[in-house]
Amino acid sequence: MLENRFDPAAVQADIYDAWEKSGAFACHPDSAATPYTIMMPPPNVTGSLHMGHALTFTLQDILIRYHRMRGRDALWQPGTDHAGIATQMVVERQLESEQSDRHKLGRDKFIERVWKWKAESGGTITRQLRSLGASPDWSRERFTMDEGLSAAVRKVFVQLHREGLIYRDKRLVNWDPKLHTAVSDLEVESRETKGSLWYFKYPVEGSEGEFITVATTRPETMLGDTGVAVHPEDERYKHLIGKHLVLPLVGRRIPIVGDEHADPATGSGAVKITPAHDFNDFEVGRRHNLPLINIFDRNATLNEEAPPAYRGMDRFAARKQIVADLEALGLVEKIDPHTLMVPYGDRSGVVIEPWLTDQWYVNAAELAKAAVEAVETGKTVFVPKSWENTFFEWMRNIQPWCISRQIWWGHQIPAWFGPDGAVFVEETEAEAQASADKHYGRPADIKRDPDVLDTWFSSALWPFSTLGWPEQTREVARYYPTDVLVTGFDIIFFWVARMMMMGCKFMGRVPFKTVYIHALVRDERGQKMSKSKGNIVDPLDLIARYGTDALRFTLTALAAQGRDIKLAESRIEGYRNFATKLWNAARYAEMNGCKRVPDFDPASAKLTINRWIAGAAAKTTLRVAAAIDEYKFNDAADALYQFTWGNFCDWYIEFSKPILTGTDEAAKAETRAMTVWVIEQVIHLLHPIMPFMTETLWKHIAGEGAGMLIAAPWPRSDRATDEAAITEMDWVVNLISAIRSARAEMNVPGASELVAHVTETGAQGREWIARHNDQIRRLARLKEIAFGTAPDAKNALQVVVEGTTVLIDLAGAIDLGKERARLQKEIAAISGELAKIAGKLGNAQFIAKAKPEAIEEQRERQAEAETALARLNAAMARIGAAPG
RNA sequence: GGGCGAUUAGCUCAGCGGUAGAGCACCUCGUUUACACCGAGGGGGUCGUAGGUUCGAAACCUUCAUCGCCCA
Repeated sequence: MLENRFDPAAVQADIYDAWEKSGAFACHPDSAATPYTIMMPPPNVTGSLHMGHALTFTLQDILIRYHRMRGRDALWQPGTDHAGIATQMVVERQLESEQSDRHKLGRDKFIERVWKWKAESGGTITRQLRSLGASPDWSRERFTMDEGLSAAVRKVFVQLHREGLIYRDKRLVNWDPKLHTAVSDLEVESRETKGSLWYFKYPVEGSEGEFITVATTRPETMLGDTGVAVHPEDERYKHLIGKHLVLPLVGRRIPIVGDEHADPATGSGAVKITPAHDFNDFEVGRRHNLPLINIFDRNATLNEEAPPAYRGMDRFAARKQIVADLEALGLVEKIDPHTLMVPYGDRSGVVIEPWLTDQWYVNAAELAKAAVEAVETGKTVFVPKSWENTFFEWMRNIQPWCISRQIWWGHQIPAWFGPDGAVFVEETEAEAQASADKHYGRPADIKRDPDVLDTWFSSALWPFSTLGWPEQTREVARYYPTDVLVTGFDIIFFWVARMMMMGCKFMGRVPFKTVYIHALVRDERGQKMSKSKGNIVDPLDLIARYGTDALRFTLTALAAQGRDIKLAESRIEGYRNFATKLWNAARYAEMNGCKRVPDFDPASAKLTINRWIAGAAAKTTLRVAAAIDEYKFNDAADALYQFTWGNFCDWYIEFSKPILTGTDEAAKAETRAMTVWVIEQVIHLLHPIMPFMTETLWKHIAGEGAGMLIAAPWPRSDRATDEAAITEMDWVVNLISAIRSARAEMNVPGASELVAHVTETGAQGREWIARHNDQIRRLARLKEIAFGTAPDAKNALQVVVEGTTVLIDLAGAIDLGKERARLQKEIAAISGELAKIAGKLGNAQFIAKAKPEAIEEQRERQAEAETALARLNAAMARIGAAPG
């Protein structure tokens, strides 16, 4: 016997183990089935499960479980990425606590330590994924630093270099002055900061007393100014273009250039240009051949390019000093308060400095062409489609991709430098040596580039490197291109776009046919969850309190396309209750001896209620499948919720009670079989969303020998529905609801069983009432349903449903005023509706232009409403009131 | 400043050309043997504003307002 509640904590771990041991997660490269492949976006190996993960992996797991049940050879490829900087920092912190550091250890020993850390602690997130119920093929788990994936990285790097698509360049990068490495845009967090806008006066050379005022948010960079830009059409400054200024404190002669970057409307209209320390200025400087003067060292303290007084100063100390010195010279015109966005390193927490360095770059603009074309021609489709615009926008403005990082943990760049700086890019040191020897004509001393590659470089290869590429494996041939990539929009550019580029380049085909972009999970007030705000909701905590299934169902129900998810805990509780509801329906079935009939055919059912529920179940099957196929996860959850609770539990089970306690053995047997069959359908359809509870119920219902639900086939969706049964049962439901409603409004105690007299109805109503007499009596709390005879209307409740009038004898005078008011309310509602319909049908334009079906529908509604209104007026007349 | 999105019941959200919906919260009633993590009934919305298109607009177009997010 089932307990009266599902206890997730008691069963989840065991079920998960059973799934995994059974091999249900594994793909079958040799099978004849069509593959269905999803590449799991590899979470950061240092990471732990957050709500965003919970959402994305729930949706992916739904897709995988669904297609697995549909008979596809499902491969959900799991793994983690090596998260260069994050992982290195974790291990460096360990060393720090041992009063050591990586430099003391040396590179090789340090890398050993990282691997040791990974072996001990790198599995956190994959363990947590298990408690989320995720069902990827763990036997194929990959890590971006695996040997195979590293070989792919080397091959790609060497080939792109040979084709000139990877090159070295001196450009500005996001420099982290604490970690001493370039970082990607993704690792830079812009924070709104209250600062100042300083207005400095730069004297015009050879024109005593004439100045140009420039505005800046970063005074310290003025030491590196090599020009001032004004808009070429700006009347205030036009005449000065081509002249020079004398840079205060430095004495350098710098030109005034005309450039549209200078916006006449902001600040003073003149902009100081510091090409070595600002991304925009870098471009302006390039257009006007301005020199690049780098005034910072790698710690962002001032170097020997600065005047001696400032050398060795920290950038922020220098800012104060420079402002003070310029004030002393009378060159500060004014200081306005100003709010600006300041870039911070998300790992180090320090202000990122645009800094001029030699780095390796990928010619992303070139690689982007094929990726853009693939989306334009529909080889890859974004869902929702609106994200394609974002994709195009980013791809059109793509900048060279800086791929080198000045850290140790990662794929060391396969480039070796000769004594004179010549570079030899090869997959192995031996090949590089041979290449160098040939180049120099003698054995040469070569040194490997110490830098490593951006983690995203290796994740860009994920859709094929995980399948064994560059080896020509059967997996590459079978599972590439993958079916769908599921991810949040925040990494369309960083990851999705780069996989597209690399996939098109090296595989000749797009890596995925569909990209499903889902929402971000926010807190219930719509705020992005962040540690600093302290509004993080921990999915593991929710799982502990409500169970995995409840969390998964909630995220699914809220995953409407194109909208962020504001997660309110009350929703989780509500869906946990939903799970309990279904659980108890199964318990009811069990208590009533409903046993599974293995080859039961729902189409063979004779009873209307059974034909009705079978039809509703079939419709639900179609709706759920259609919703998942269209990535409308919330619709799938909705359809299941409505059917399970609103149809099956609220009505069907109640209807079944008189049958199961009755004496008609054939009806009993059919109803028992149908009850279990419907539960069976529901748990199949619900399994992708709520895997644990459905698996538990399945085991209970189907028994040990039946195999697990995870491996069961998806229910057939080609079953015909009996529309006549649906019409009939809708009518019965309406009748019962109307009686209940009238009783409640008139405060008739539920305990009193009354006699109902059907005074007006058609042959059909008579037949339906006869057929469902037990059900109607039970649910409307009636002792008897009589035909023909009528009690005094003044002692009765008069209930009208379409063409049927029922008088419920209260065996005593009722509050006629109240009854009149109740009827009057119904009359008012129905009259209002009639007036609206009459308005439409009386409109010649409507008759002339509306679709025939729309007109017909209005006519039907009018006829129904008129009948009901006549019945209600008659009821009013019977209790001595003028018709409404 | 540019782009994208949102604005529907007290709250969280569906609906996206033809009768305004759900969950939670609220009110009334309920010891009917699946379930109080429940059941029955009920109240509550001029669908942000102003125009337009249409026989018909919450839905399509435009304006404005407010709020997010992304990019400068």
